[in-house]
Amino acid sequence: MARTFSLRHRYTGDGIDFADRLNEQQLAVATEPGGPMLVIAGAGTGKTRALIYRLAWLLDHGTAPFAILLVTFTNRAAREMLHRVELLVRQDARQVWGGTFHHVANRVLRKYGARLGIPADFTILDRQDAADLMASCASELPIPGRGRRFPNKTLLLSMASFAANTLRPLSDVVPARYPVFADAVESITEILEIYTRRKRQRHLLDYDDLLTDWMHLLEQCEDVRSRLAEQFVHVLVDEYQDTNAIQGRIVDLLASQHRNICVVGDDSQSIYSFRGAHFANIMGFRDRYPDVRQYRLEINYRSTPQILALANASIEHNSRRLPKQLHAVRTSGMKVAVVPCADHFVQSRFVAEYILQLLDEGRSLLDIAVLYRSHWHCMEIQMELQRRNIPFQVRGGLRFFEQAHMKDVLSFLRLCHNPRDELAWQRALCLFPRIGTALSRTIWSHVAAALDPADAVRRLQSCPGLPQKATRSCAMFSSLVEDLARIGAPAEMMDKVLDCFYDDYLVSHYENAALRRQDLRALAEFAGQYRTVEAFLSDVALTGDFDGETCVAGPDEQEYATLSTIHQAKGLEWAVVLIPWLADGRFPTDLAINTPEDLEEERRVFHVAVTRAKDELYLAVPQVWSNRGGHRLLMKPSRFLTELTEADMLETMYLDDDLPHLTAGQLS
DNA sequence: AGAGTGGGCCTTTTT
DNA sequence: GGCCCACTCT
Repeated sequence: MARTFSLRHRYTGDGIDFADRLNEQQLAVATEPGGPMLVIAGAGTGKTRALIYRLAWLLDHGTAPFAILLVTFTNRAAREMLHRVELLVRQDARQVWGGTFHHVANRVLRKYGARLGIPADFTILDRQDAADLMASCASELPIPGRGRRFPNKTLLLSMASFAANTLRPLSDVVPARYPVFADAVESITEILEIYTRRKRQRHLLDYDDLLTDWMHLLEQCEDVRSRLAEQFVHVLVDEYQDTNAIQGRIVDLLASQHRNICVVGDDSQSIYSFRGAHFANIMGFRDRYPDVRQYRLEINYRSTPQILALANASIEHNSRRLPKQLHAVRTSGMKVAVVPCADHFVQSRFVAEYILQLLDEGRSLLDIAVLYRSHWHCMEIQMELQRRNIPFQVRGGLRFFEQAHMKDVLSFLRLCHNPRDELAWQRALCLFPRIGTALSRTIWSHVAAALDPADAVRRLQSCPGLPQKATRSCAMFSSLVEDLARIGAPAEMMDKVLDCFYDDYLVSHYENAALRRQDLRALAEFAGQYRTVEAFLSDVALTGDFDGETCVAGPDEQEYATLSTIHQAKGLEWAVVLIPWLADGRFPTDLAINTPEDLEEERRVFHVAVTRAKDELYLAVPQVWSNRGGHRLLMKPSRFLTELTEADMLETMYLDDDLPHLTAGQLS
């Protein structure tokens, strides 16, 4: 049981009446002067509010903004929180260090990385780039034993990433997590060594390097550590349950001087173990900080009692968790509905038609979300919504900056900023006619030693062995790169690439050239905020998507329903939530039911999904699945539903004749 | 030889 | 829709 809460710090200064705007526990969190703090905050209990008021309180009580570090799960969360803080304290909060671990790492390493031999002009690899580089490293090794199973590039990257994030050696991670490849661990290690070397040579850092190098910097450079630990008088970490070993270590090092560390999280919402996250950090916090003050936020302001009853009852089935109950403030609501659907086509039609019905009842599309376990679960639903002209926005899946046309154009900026960036050179070169992978590799080998773009172009022009057919392309490429290097401002460079040839390339290579051009012009517009290519590229690599005030990728409509993976819906809420695919094998996915740990995480994902809903919750259960070959397979309802024994917790909603069965003939 | 294209296969979650 | 491989065309 948590300690009793006194109002020792009740603050009623002329600015903000903290006691009036927060409940007892939130107030205690906001006004604790310092020291280690652990805040266990269930879904919808106003933890963001507590954090915002804590920030406001700190600033109000004389803490300098640059002495505060606020680590959040997304950059957008940090931006929004600091914006709300500014409205409260009416002072500039922009100097607060806020953002994701990776974002702050980028900032720190640009400044101090040289101490570890990291060049200040490094380029950040996103997942695809890292995978491509990994593939090229793997191809340098002879193919190990014919017919033997060997991990592909994505899997290799996952292994490396998991090892890095959990601070465990590969020789330990592979047998434990990928037993199929246990006997290949030597080849795997060798490939990863090549990969690491290649990144160093090319001035490239992947996501894991940002964290690893940051930690090494703090561990190995005493002066840098004491400087940063001195600077950050207060360290606040949101979503602490989703931090991993390396992030936990970084936080501890940063807080080592002042020990004013406030971590906020909910073990029941820990859903990133595949990224090495483990709520061991939360569980072990008390051991690392014996003098910790612990707080518990359990009063839920978001959802109806019916929704919370379901959320509580479901998570009870997990054995490893901190005991906690969500208590409803709201007093009434509708029952949670289970909707059996003949198959997933009917399920899609139910979702679409029900959204129309909600609109008739006066709901706004902005109040409605469809949340699912895996991206591909929303394919049919998207088609169905499109057919009925229901505007929607999809979160997740292929992200804005990850689309091919984005990466094509960005590769030109990348090779100008960092001429050692092999991936960028190859991607850019291959866009020109008569230049493919083989020729681009030849060219790269002549350009690799260049120190700057102009030097690279000189080398390219004197490159021996260029086929006659490719000379025109090479000349075009050279003059474009020369021009770009001269321009230097990211937005104008993008325009130049588009004008010079990429607009034409789009038309001849894509059906939807106009749409893609629109995207690119929007990206150029966005680039206008940045003075340097470096700052622009870093943000692109670390953001993955436009969001918030820069939402240009979304639909033109003012109102739209939201389709999102549950992971991407974390921290958000909607009045009405529909969750499709509640069938065993889909949710929980059959990839995550082999160990009790996996299944418990899967149940936490369900918990997150359910607790996004404020008023109404619908769980669709397809009973038959028609696979590609037209075979119809029976599906069992999700165990997350059948395990709920309380009889009247759920209400079955039967679809009537407005949704006639589709016959197999109509499926194709 | 190497560039470009078409078909078959699979689909967890992400900074 | 993405990825990989094999095939064809130059």
